[in-house]
Amino acid sequence: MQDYISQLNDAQKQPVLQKEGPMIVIAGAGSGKTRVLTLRIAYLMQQGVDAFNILALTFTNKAAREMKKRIADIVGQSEAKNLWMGTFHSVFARLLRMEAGKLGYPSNFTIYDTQDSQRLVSAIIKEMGLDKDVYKYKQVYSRISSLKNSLITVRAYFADPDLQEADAMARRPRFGQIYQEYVERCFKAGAMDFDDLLLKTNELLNRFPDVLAKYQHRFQYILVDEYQDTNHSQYLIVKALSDKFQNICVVGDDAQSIYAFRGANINNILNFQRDYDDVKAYRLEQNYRSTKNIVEAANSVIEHNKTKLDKVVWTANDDGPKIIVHRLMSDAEEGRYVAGSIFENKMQHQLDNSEFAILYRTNAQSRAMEDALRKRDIPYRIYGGLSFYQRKEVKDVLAYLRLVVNPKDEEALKRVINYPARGIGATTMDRLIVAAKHYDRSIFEVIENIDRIEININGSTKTKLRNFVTMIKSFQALEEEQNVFELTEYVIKKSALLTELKKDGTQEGISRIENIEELLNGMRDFVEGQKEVADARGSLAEFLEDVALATDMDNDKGDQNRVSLMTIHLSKGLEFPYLYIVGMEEDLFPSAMSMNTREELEEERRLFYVALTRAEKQAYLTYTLSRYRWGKLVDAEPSRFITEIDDQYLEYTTPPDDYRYKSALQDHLWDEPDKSKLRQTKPKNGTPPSVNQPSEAQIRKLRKMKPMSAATKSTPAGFEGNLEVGDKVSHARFGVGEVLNFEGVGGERKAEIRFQVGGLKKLLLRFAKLEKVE
DNA sequence: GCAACGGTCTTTTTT
DNA sequence: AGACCGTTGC
Repeated sequence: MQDYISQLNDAQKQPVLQKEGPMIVIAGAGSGKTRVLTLRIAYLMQQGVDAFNILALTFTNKAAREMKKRIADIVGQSEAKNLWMGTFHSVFARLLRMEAGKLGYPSNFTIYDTQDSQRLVSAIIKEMGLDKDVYKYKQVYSRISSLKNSLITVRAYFADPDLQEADAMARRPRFGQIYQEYVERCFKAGAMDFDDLLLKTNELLNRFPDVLAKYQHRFQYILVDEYQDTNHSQYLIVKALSDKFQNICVVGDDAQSIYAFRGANINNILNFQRDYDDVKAYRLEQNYRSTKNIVEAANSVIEHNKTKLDKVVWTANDDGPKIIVHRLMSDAEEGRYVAGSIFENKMQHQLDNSEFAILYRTNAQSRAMEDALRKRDIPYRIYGGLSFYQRKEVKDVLAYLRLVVNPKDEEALKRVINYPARGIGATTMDRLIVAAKHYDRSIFEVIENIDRIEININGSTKTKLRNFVTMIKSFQALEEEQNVFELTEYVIKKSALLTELKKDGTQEGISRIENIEELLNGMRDFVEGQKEVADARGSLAEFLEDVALATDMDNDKGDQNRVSLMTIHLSKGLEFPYLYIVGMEEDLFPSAMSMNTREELEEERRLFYVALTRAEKQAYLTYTLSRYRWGKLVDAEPSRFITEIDDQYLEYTTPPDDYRYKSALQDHLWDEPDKSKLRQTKPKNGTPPSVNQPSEAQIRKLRKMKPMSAATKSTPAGFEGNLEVGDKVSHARFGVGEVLNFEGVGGERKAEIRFQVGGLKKLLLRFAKLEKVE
């Protein structure tokens, strides 16, 4: 333990060694904050604090898992296992399961994901006969969500005339009724949505002083990571739990607060010192991650924000190369440039794919990157977007399983009661919903009692309904004796889901079946993993909870040596030697939807700060002059954020204009043979395609433009002498080696060389600066 | 009850 | 451009 601590710098040591009392650690990007958290927990345990008394809240499950592993390395696996560690949502879901009864929920409550919630809102709007163009279900859901995150319950809503008036002004006077119906329906379905996991925890702690006392006593030491991204609901939970012992340690960086759009409140971190007495504040300002160029470039960007804590991030690392700024004609060309640059860097510096990342503002931008990487045969992995568990076919299987655990789960039931088709149509469903409302029961209970109630459903349909219930009950019986994997195999056969999918022989159909196989594989792993976990509740219910709260980051399977593609939001906390930030354009980044207020723009800027500080060695910024958005070619101009970086840290490498023009034409010719798109770019009078009028910012940039650097010229610069098999060569990094073989021609020609130190390498001759040795 | 068609919305980010 | 939803016609 002492060894670990002695490796820390002075600033890092203090928060690790302070055992008691409230403290805040303002940790700049790359300043070793995870290490501090890890060692602090390990140190507490070494000082005799029981792992059961420590609660650590992280931003992702992956972060929790990795931290737990590192702690286990220090204090041992058996002790580390007992830590309460995870995201707010997963920790409090677990706690709520133990206390669900007090709130009138079953302990096997379902967790509705965003899609379930939105579907329910949509159904309610329809049932109430409201105009769907006025009551847009996504907007209504998002309002419900933000009310819940501010702890405004239905009752509180109706007690506040201002809130109701706001909805009336927005031409949605019935919003309150929708909210009420939504909450009741969730409750009746035995379901909590994401926001409920926090809201109900607050309710539990407020309404039951004995429960609060129990958990205050249990969690004597509380640590919160990424505190700048907590919302009000989370803030109150932490405040309540830490109130007794006040051993609360929060860690974060106000400059990296990027989740205000979902209710995160940057004031939580800015005002922490007012919330507790005798707060010790620490600052981690030395960056160990990035080159001086990157650190200082990022500093020069964040300097433009008004709202921030006083903090100066610095590094003792080398200057490193400048940040490369490159302009392209189109999104397709941007993809090609990035893929080509990755390829060249890989060859020149002998790098793994996993050392590269491509970051973008919106998921839609991934496509152009994917296409280009695929053409270059560069393996990649996309994070985020539609996650595996959100795919339709996977959700369908999960819906059956959810019904097994909780038959009252309305959204799961609606999903599968007629899929595969069983002759239970919309009319029947409508009648069931009306009956459920009338008897104040769940739909499943109504079907169970279909013979005992008054309902306008004909005999043959009733039989179909009875069969469905019988089937689900037979699955439930099986769940007692079989594990998740076995049960699911049985379910997809018996429900005829598999048969249904097999009917579709198309490529998509086949890949759907593959996804279900993948799901089964995941279940097998889960079952295996369960055997090792101490407190495993072992069940299908637990699997479903894991899945409901899993993020795309949590799946790390298969070949790890891939280029990472993700949104900037998802990249928080990660680092990559070579980083490409693409789509640096006005209206895209900063997003057109986030430029209305100073606050929004500052959040976008923090987002850019987060993006830049992911880079360790080399960062690239690219922007285009036109790109496809909403299926149309749209002009673009460079992002203001490029200009906000101090010029001394940048290098412009954009090719000369003639290349630009030619390439633009080719781009749209080759991409779209039917020419329908070409017409949009080609004026009628036969003049060349219009190149946008450069903006002022652009002109300023253009003036500073340098000629292409040597590395990006198409003429190879490296060794091309007459090497032969058997020659001895020397390489700057790998030393002396022997040429074994050649492959490829021209600029792609590679030599296979066995180095005395580095082993076997394939080097591209035009980059590898080889020298022949005698 | 089902397939085919057409209109709308999307692309800001997610536990 | 593509996904998704709802309506229409059988």
